[in-house]
Amino acid sequence: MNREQVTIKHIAKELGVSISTVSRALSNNPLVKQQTREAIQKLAKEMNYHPNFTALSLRQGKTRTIGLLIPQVVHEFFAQVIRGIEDVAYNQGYNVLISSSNESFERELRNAEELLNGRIDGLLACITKETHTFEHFEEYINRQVPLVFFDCVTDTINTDKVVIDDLDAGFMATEHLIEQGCKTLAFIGGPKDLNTNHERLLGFQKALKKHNLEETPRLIMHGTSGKYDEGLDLSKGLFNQEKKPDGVFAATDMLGIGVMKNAKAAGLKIPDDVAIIGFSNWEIGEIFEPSLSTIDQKGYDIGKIATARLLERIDSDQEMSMMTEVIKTTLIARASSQRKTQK
Amino acid sequence: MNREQVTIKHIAKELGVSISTVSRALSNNPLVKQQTREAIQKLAKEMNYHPNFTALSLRQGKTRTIGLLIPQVVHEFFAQVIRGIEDVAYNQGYNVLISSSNESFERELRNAEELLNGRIDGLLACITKETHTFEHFEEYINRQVPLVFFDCVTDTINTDKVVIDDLDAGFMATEHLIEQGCKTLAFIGGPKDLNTNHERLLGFQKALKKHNLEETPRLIMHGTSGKYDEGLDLSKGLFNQEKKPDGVFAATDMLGIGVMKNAKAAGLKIPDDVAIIGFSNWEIGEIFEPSLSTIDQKGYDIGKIATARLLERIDSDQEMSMMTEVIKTTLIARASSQRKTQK
DNA sequence: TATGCAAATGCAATCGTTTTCAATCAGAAA
DNA sequence: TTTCTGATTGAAAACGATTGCATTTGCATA
Repeated sequence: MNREQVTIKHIAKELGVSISTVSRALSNNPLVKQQTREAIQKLAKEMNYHPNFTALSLRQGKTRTIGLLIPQVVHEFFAQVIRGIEDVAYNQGYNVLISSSNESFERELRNAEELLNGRIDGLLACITKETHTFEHFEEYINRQVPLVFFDCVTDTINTDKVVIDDLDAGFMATEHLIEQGCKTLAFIGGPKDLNTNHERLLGFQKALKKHNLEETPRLIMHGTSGKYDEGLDLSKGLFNQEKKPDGVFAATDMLGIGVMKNAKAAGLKIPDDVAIIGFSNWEIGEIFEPSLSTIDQKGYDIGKIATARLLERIDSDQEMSMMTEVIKTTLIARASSQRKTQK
Repeated sequence: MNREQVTIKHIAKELGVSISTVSRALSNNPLVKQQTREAIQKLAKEMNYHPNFTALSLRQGKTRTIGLLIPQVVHEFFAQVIRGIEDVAYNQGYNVLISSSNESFERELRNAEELLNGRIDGLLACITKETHTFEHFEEYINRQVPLVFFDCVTDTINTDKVVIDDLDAGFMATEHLIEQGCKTLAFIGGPKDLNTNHERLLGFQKALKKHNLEETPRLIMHGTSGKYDEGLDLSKGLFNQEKKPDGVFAATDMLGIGVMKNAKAAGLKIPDDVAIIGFSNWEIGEIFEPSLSTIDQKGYDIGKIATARLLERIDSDQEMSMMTEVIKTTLIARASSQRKTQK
């Protein structure tokens, strides 16, 4: 099909001037006689002229586009992150190119390679849980293409990072359960080797240690997806055994809701028989009955801060030192963990 | 910062050949002597050469990028759509540029304008509920930039569309309630002038008419967001009045859950005292207690089909006639509407 | 009328590719 | 040795914009 763009050439021809003059007139350069300038601008508007983005990018070596590499889009956390990114990018006139890896390392690899061809000015990335090698990101460093990691990061690559303190958050969640009087605590987690998940476990353990509570290996469980079904699965039978937990820290809200379902099915009262806290602050947790206590994972803030950092780096013409921004999470105590008799 | 790309010029200089030869060698053109070809390819690999995307786009007049204009990202439906889009686009080597309008018409306008500068080969768009003028899309038609609307569409613009049959779906949902024995039906909807919402209402009314049930204006309500809070709000007091409904069709799952909360709070049994059905098939509906009956809105399919259509149009060099694809929705009957005593 | 100066405009290079067309080269045939 | 042929290679235009520099123009002054 004949997709024809209006170019400055067309305008120039139409008015019998050179393309340089048109270019200058359109950028409001005072070197051009006002009369010509106005005529050109008028015609440009009439012809609905839009400067060709590709030509501009090539000429100026800037695309005003940032890439976003994420494992998933259908995920409340990432959706929040995207919103944060969009808000900052939009205000600074940047566009966002999304590449979702669908939790596949191979796809992440291909996407990362693909984006290294000068089509983006910088990259925001969150690695998949399958990712264990990082050469594809090293190339960004080598080429000095600004790169900011967020959420799931790696120490292997020396670049800017924006994360939450998962250990501290895990600690906070667990200590909250302990303060509510829980003595026998369970941890239901996501993928064992996912660093965020691991940190949450470390926080859990740290809290137990601090309060001199025993750590029961049997009560520490890991899944692979962190989803609802898995929560059901992992906690199946958990409440029918002899020494059942009276407090559960689930590393995601969806896991937590799965656990709550089983607890309710086992005839336990939440939070009195068992207190439960999740992680993420998804909308569902507030609506579910009982409402689920949780840790706010600050997706929107992460997106905003990571993007601001990336754009700063893109616009900077000096060497900038790398920094890791740790965002403070907050505890949201709801019905699933607050024992009214306490305190 | 000195972001230096490796170009064919560098390779040419290094090997003392012309850039034409390098270009040909890299595209495996047999015109180039095998020996030279191999040397060039080897060096290119060593230097980690990636062809400059921008230059390629300019030269070939194709960006292998499609634009996506949506009201929101943080929305299970749109997230599903994006996943469908990504899957198809990825397989055909296309990238996706996301522009979210955040439900603001002004932002939609600016984004649509912005994307008209040749940076995308085609556009997928879903209009906001604020959108009532469409000149910004007409420009796409004029320029022959392929455009596919999905979900929220307008008849004003003659282009490809991918939608579900909201009227039929609304009819199906309502008839299901009637089959379960409901006699007094309520409709809780989203924005009154949003066409999808309006169609769902028409379907509701059609079902009432078919089954000779009375339509109670008082029981037809509209909100603005379609969210949970609004569901709570709109249905507040609904179950305390004299003639309370024994069946509610909510135009979104979140509205439906709000309604369920109020029904439960009023001491009603779901589904026996009041049967409830939502719309969208969001994950929460399956988990909530009781689980929410709903209509599957087929976000993933919509994304896939719309993208396939767009790419077909982009790749076609002939005039193609416009078509509207209507995707069949399905009823998902769960606990909130199935009266076991029935049938 | 010639000169000078400032204002206005145009030329051409550039960004990194691809591709058409022309040029070069080697070896075979004359 | 010349000429021809096919195989290689290179030069240059093109994509659509910006911009440094050179050129043209108009007008006032000498």
